[in-house]
Amino acid sequence: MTELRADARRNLERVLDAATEVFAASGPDASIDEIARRAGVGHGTVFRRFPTKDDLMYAVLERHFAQLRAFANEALASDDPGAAFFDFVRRVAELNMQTPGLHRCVVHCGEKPGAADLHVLVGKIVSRAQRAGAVRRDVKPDDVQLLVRSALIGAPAGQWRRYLAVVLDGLRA
Amino acid sequence: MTELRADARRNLERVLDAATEVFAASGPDASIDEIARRAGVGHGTVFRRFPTKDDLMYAVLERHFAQLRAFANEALASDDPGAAFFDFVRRVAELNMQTPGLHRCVVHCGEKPGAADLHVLVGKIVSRAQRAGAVRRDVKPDDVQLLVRSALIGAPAGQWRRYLAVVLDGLRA
DNA sequence: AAATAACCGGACCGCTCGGTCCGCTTGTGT
DNA sequence: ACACAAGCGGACCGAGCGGTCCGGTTATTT
Repeated sequence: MTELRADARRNLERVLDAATEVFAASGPDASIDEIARRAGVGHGTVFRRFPTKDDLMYAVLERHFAQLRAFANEALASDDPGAAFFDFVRRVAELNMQTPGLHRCVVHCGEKPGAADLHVLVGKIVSRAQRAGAVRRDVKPDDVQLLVRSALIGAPAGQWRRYLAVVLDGLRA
Repeated sequence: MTELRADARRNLERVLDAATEVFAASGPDASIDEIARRAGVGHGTVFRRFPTKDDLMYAVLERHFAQLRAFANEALASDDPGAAFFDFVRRVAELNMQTPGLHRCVVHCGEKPGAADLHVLVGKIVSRAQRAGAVRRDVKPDDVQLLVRSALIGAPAGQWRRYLAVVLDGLRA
């Protein structure tokens, strides 16, 4: 049994979708009213399901992390650790550049949600690539994430691929 | 003649100093009230000299840019373009890491103040280093600024030097 | 010392935001 | 069809913000 009435469930999904769009576009400063409007509900409805703005943001990020976990697992399935690493980073970058605001959301709430296992996966990808001699040894998985993220945040409109290339070159062994 | 009463001039400087501290600590979201409190004046006094929060921020950034210009001129005086470039970047990084919030202030107001001439200076430093074969040719001066800035913003507490090293390696020819 | 203009600070305004609450609506089980 | 709970949305609240304004204060000039 669903514990949730049919219309409620529908509204909840609309809210989550709207929140994803709005947070992705405007970052953590997006207002609940904007999200509610976009979802076609009153903002009271939003607060009933997510007592706090941060709760809503966590829910959105949880979806995002799920996507990233999928990428990570595919990378681990490859048998060329070096190429897998660089491809993984590029795919993550691509995804993130379609949702620039989520970066700042992740920063806003200090990785609170289930980022731990994602962290583990990235750790494996990085150390595999390091053992294969494709990546310099003095960086940790967090470093990779932060460096890449930073380059993407800082890059102007169409230039992020070039910036990423510079950082990736810096990461090579 | 000073155009400004003695006490007014004193207060103006206190405000500018306080604003520099507060913006450097909290970025563009710092409140005028906080600055006024720290300067020991009413916030009306702040608004009289700087009709807008942005005006105050420009004034603070103008000082900051002056400092950067000084660094740039020293770099241009050196006769080892490559070393001058990397030293310049490191000094800028050092200064910026002491005032993390100013980064975001620069982003907030799109380089409005007299950043143009600073831009020219950095351009010279970069192209000199490129001609000397120390820096890859496919980056422009803006790229250097943004890449470095990004790495610094993204770096966790004590790690920014390592991050900078990665980016600088990525910039080498 | 008196006159004047510059200057000060804080009360005040309007706005936006996150969050609460309650009277009305609507889906659901019988 | 009916009754009841689950759900809804918007009025409402308080806090914090940038910015305005004015009655009182203080530096300056003669």
